[in-house]
Amino acid sequence: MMPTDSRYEEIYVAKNKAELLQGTLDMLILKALSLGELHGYGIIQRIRQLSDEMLNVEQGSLYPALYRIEQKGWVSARWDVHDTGREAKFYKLTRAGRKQLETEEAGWDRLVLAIAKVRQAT
Amino acid sequence: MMPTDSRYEEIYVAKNKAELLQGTLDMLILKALSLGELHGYGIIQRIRQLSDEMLNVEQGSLYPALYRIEQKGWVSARWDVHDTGREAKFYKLTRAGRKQLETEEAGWDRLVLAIAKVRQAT
DNA sequence: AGCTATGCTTTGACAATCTAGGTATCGGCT
DNA sequence: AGCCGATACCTAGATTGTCAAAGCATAGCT
Repeated sequence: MMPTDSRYEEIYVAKNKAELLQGTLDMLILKALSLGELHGYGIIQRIRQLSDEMLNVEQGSLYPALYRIEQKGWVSARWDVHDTGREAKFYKLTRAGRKQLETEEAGWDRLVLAIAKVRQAT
Repeated sequence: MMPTDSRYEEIYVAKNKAELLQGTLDMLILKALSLGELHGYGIIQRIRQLSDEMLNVEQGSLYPALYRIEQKGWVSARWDVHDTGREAKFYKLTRAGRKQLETEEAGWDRLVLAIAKVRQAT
């Protein structure tokens, strides 16, 4: 009994998505960039594709996050034109960014483990 | 080379902890209560203990969260005196709370899976 | 000409957590 | 008796990150 009103459809779809938790976005962005230089819009697509459509990063989340991340020196940015002839801002992981990715992945693993411990309690 | 100044000790300890991500606290509280009725302070201890000291819920996080959760009907509360003769507010999972716990666990699993997919990309 | 997808940006709202304070009782130690 | 740490609850304010919702611009397709 899926509702047909388009507004409800969106809600329905949204419920299929895993909501992002605060703190996970940076890791995802860094991970996406670890696979190669990319522009903002492409990062969104890459994350969505890699996660089998389970994760959808909003533009309003991504761009501020990219700005934060750049300020911290984890990525460097440059404007360039790509194949299609369109201009875009390309981001690249710095060495510090690669290190940060490791740190965040370790933190994530620790959290997942800790929560698993709590959950397996009977 | 662990610093000895007590303020720094705390910081040191804090860095060993997995930081809580927004959205996980409710699940942890509900899970803790699924093991049996408990009061606020006890919930903190139970979560810390079950997670092998990896998770430390702050009081300033817990009590507002408990209030939220109670408002949503996921727990019921009553004041009582426990063994030690001290008064405390005991929380109990409601049926809706048990359902909510399942929902949140499923959501958590979905998120962990989705992030794992992104992370395993080469 | 209009629509969709691409691409970047900004604003404001919102929600959750943490820091830091407050109150009070209890037991153990000196 | 006095002190202190642990227990137990509560609240205010700051911070942070995400999202919703706009706006702007271009390319390609119909």
